Amino acid sequence: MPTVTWSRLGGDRRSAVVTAAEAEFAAHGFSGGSLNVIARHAGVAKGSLFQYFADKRDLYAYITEIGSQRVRAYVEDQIRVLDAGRPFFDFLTDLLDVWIVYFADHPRDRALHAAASFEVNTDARVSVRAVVHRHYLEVLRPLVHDARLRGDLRADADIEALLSLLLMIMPQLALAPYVRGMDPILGLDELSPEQPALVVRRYVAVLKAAFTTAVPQTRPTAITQGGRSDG
Amino acid sequence: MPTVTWSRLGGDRRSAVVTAAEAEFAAHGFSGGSLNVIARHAGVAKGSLFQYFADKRDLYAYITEIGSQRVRAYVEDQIRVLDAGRPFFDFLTDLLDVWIVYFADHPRDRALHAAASFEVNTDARVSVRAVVHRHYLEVLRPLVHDARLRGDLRADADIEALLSLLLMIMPQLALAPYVRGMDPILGLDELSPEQPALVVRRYVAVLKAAFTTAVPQTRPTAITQGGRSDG
Amino acid sequence: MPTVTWSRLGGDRRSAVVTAAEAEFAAHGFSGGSLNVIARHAGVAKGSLFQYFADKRDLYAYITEIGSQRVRAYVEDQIRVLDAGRPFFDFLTDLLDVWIVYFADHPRDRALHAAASFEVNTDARVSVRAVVHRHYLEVLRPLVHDARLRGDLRADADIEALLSLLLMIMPQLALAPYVRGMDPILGLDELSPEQPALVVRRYVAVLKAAFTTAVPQTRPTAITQGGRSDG
Amino acid sequence: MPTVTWSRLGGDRRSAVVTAAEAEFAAHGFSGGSLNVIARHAGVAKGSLFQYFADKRDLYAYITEIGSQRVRAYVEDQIRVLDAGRPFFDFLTDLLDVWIVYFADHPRDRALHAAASFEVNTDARVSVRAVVHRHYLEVLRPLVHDARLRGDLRADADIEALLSLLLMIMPQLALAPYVRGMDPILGLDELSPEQPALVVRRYVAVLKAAFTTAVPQTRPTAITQGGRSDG
DNA sequence: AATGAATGAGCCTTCATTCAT
DNA sequence: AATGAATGAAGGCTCATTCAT
Repeated sequence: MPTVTWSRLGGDRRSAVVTAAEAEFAAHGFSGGSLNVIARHAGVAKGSLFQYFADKRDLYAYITEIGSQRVRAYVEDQIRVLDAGRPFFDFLTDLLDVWIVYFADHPRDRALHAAASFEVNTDARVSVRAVVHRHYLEVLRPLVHDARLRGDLRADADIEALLSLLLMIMPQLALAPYVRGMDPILGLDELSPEQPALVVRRYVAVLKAAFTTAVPQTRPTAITQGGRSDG
Repeated sequence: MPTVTWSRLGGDRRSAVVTAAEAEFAAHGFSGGSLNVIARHAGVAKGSLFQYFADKRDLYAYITEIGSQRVRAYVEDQIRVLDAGRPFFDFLTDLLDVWIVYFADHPRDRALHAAASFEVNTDARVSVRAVVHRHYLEVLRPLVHDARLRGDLRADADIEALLSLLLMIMPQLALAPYVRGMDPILGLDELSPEQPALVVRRYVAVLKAAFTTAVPQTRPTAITQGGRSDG
Repeated sequence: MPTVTWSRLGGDRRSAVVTAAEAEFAAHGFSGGSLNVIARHAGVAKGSLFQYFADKRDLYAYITEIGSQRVRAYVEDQIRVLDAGRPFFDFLTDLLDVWIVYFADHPRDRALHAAASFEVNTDARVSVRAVVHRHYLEVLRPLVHDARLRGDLRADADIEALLSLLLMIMPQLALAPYVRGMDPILGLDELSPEQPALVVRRYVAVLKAAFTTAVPQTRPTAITQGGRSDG
Repeated sequence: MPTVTWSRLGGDRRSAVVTAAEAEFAAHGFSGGSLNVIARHAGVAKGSLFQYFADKRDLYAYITEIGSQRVRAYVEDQIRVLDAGRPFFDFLTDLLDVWIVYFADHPRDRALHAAASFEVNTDARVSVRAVVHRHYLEVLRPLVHDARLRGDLRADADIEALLSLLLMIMPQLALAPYVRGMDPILGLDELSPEQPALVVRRYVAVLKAAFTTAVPQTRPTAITQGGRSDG
C-alpha cells in the first residue's frame, strides 16, 4: 500500500511515477522491472520511490491495481452499451469480442496483464493475481447470476465452474494473440484479425452447450445439454 | 541441446547436475534460477556447465524436457492401468484424479511445471511451453480421438476446443493446490485432501455436458447434479 | 563523459579513483584493464564506478583526457620557457629534449601514452587517439605555422607532412626508451641516458634538411628540387 | 618456437591450424584471440595446440613469422620487377605504391600487421614486433645501402635515421587507410583510392629533400628527377 | 600423439535498498 | 519531504591451461 506521503503528493509527480512504472513493469514484469529506470523516467530520486511505497512489490501491486481498474471501468462501460439483459451467450460473445479488441488496442494493459500472469516470483504473483481475480469476479459474477435468474443458464448450472473457466479463457483470449506459445491449438497467435472472433465463438458454443437448459421443443439439443451420468 | 560432452559424461556427475538444476529451476524458474547455485550444489565448476550445455537456456530446455518425459511416462502407464477403453468421461475423471495425486506426490515436477507456466522471459517461455504442450497433446489427442470414434463424444464435437480447455484445466488442477492465488473460486487451494477430487468432478461434468450426445431418456441432469457441491 | 555524481564528488574519493584507474589502464591498457582492480585499489565499491562513469569506455576516455591535458600543460609551459621565437629547429631540438625528460620522469603518463597507442579495441583506440592527436596538433600546428611565417621553413614546405612525421616521431621518442621492441635501429632502448638526446638531433637534422630552405646563395630552383616530387 | 611434434605433423593438419590461427589473430589480436576458437575451426583438440606450441604466445609468434615471410616474399618479388637499380626515390615511390596495394588486397595480412602493431600485452608485442622489424630491415637495408653507394643518397646521409623513418611510415601507409584514428592529418583514412598514392609522394618528397645532396649547380630539377648515379 | 573434460578466476554490469544530508 | 551516493552481491559467460586417458 502506498504511504501517506504518496497520498499527499502533487498530481504531476504522481502521474509521472505511475506512467514510468506502468511502462517499465509492462515491459519487463515485476522481477525484470528496474526501479532505477522508473525513477529516471519519472524524474524523481530513487530514494523518493521508497518514500511513496514500502518496496518494489508494493509499487508493483499499486500499478497492477490501477491497471485493473482501468480495464474494469472500460469493460463495465461496454457492458452497459452491449445490454447485459440480452440472451446471455449472445451477450457474452459480444463482450469477449470487445474484450479482445480492448487488449489489441491497449498494449500497455495487455503487457501488464501478461506480467501479472507470468510473474516468476511467487509472492509477487500471488498478490497481483489476487487483485486481478477480484476485479474479474466482481464484474462477472453479477452477470452470470442474473443470467441464471433469467433462465439463460440452467437452474442447476455450476456457476462457480463457469466462472472458473471464464477466468482461464479471458486471459487466454486477451494475451494469446500476442504472447507466443500460449495457444498451440486454436490458432490465436496467427496474425489473421478474424481468428480471435472465431475462437470466441467456439469457446462460447462449448459453454453454451454446457450451461444452458435444453430448449424444450426439439429433442436432440435437449439431450446434449443434459449430459448422461452413464455416458 | 546438450553437447556431446554431456552425452559422454559419467552417470554420477550427470545426475548431480540434473538434480541441482531441477531444484534450482523448480524453485526460481528460468530467469530467476542461478547457474552459480546449480554449479555449487552439483559440485562442479561453473565452467563445466558450459561444457555440457550451450547456455542457460539450453540447460533449462533440457531439464524441462526430462521432467516432461518423466510425467508423461507416468501418465501413459496410468492410462494403460485405467483402461482408456472405458466411457470417456469416467476414464477422464480417474485420469485427472491420478494426475492430481502425481503432482501432490512429486513437488519437483510440480514446481517445474509451474516454472514453465509462469516464465517471464518470452523466448524461454515459448520454447519451454512448446515442449510441455507437445507432450500434453501427444497423449491427449489420441484419447479424445478414440472417444469420438466410440461415440463418447458427439460426432460434431469441437475436439480442438476440448483439448484447449484440457490444456488450461490440467495445469490448474496440478498447480492450484500449491500455488496460492491461482484458483480464487473452486477452493483448490484449500488444504482438504478431497477438494481436488471434487473439483475434478465439477470440471468433468461441465465437459461432459458440453461434448457428449444427449441420451434420449428422462431427467438425466438430476444424476449429473448429484456430483456438484452446489448442486 | 563523467556523470554529475562525479562532478559533485569529494576530492579524496575522486583522486583515489583517478589514481587507481590511471595505474591500471597504464599497466594494461583499456581492454586489459580491470574495473575490479580499479575499484579495489581506489577503495570504492565496484558499483560506485558506474555511478561516476557510464561504462568502462567512459572512464578510460576520461583518464586519457586528464593525462593528455597534464602533458600538454607541461609542454606549453616549457614552450614559453624555451622561447618559441628562436630558430625553429634549435627550438624543436630543445623541445624534444624536454619531451623525453618529461616522459622519463613520469612513468604514469608514459604508460598511458603507450596504452593509447597500442589499444587493440578499435573503438577505444579511435576515441583515445582522437583525444591525443587533438592535443598534439593544437600545440604543434601554431609552432610550425609561425616558423614558416618567420622563414624558418621553406615557403613551400609541406607542413602537413611535417606534422605527420612529428606525430610519429614524438611518441617514438617518448616510449621507445621504455618499450622494448619499438626501435630496432637507433638504440633508443639502450639504457645510456644520452642516447635519446643523440637520436633527437639525428631526427631533427633530417627534418631540417627536408624542410628548410637550401643554403641561400643558390638558385630558387634548388627549393623546388628539394620539395615535392609532384610539386 | 613450435615443437618437434609440429614439425612431424601432416600438411593438412598443419595448414588447418595455421589457417584458423591466422584468421583468429587477424580478427582479434593476440590478447583477444581465442585458442578455443582456433582449435574448433581447425578441427583439432584444444590440447593438441599445446602439443604443437608451448603456449598462446608461441603460436602467435609463429603465425606472425609466417605472415611476415609471406609479405616479404611478395615485396622482394616486386623489388626485382621494379628494378632497384633505378634512381632510389623513384623506385621507393613505386615500391610504396605496391606496398599499399598489397595490403589493400590482402586483408588478412593487413589485420595481422595491425594486430602486431597494436598488441596491448607488452611481451607479446615486443616479440612480435621484433619479428616484423627484422624482416623490414633485412629487405630495406640493402636497398638503402646500394642507393648510397650509387650516390642517390648523400654521402653523409644518416642511413639509420632513414630506415627508422621508413619503419614508421610503412606501417602507417599499410594500415591507416583501414584503421581509423591512425592518421589525423594526411587523409589516409579517406576512402578515395588515389589518396594513398598522394601521401606516398608527399612522404617521399620529404625524404628525398632530406637525404639527397642539395645540388648548387645548374638544372637541379632535371638532374634530380632523372636521377643521377653521382647524385 | 591426440584427446577433451575440468577448472575457477576473471570479465563488465545491474540491482534494490539504506541513510546521511 | 526529497535527495542521490554508496553498497557489494549476484548475474551469465569465457578463458588458457592441465592432465588422465
